[in-house]
Amino acid sequence: MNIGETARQSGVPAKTIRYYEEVGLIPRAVRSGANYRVYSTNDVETLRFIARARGLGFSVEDVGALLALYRDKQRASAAVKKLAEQHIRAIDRKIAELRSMSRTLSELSRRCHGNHRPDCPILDDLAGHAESA
Amino acid sequence: MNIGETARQSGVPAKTIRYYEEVGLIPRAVRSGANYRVYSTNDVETLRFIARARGLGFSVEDVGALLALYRDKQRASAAVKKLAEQHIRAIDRKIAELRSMSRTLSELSRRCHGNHRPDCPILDDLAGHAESA
DNA sequence: GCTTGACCTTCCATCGACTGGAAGCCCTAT
DNA sequence: ATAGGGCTTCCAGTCGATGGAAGGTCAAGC
Repeated sequence: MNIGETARQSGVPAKTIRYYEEVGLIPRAVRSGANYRVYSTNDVETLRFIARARGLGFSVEDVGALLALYRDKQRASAAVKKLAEQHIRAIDRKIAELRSMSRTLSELSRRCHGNHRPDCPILDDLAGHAESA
Repeated sequence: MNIGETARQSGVPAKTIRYYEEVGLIPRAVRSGANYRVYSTNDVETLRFIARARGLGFSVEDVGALLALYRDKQRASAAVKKLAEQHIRAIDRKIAELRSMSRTLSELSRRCHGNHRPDCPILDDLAGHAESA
């Protein structure tokens, strides 16, 4: 199967498949006589695995590690769990950061009349004039 | 004042100040005889404004718009409020996305023994074998 | 057998927001 | 005179793709 069909079946764009090959996440595909990349249904499975892991926010590097663990039938599940937990912590830190931003902005926005007049607590705050409500 | 002192007073790295100039967020600085960038305390204020806005997650482009609004004493606060609210919505969407990831991963991690054995619901899920607990 | 169009190839550029580093000029103090 | 620190520009790299150009391949239809 060519790259287009592989893209359709896996949901990973052809361009992205080539990119994954380039950065070494997947091995260099076997080539046809016309130098076309040739894939198996197993490769489609791998790409779906990758797509799911990326969808959970794992970096391409981490996905590489997860794939290696997936293929290693002797692996200890502890290694996978550790990777997952590290990732959860990173996500939760990011959430906390975003929530803090959202809270601050919501409060400023609430205090901003949003009319035709120039008074604006949002800009005042950014300018360092942190007047309380 | 040279760029180093400006960086210290504003908290924005010299490298980043040059970058902001390059991308047009701040105007090209006046140069000394030795071609050194020269800044005023007003420029420091502007950089602090930028740093606060970036800290609230606004893109450099949005910060440019906020700066323009800040300088326009005739502005309507509605314009600022609109920008802020759009940004809040974007942040909240991102939070929802991250929370979904975190929830999924936490559940998978919870079901993973994390021992020396190879059984791992995390990998099973990524592989598409979504066995329920 | 030739054209058309879809598909494939490689290579290079771009996004956002910096950051690191190299090569070289400037300024002050000793 | 030289040592150091600070400044300049320019180029490369980060991350994960994505867009596009130039050109090779293949199957169908005429």
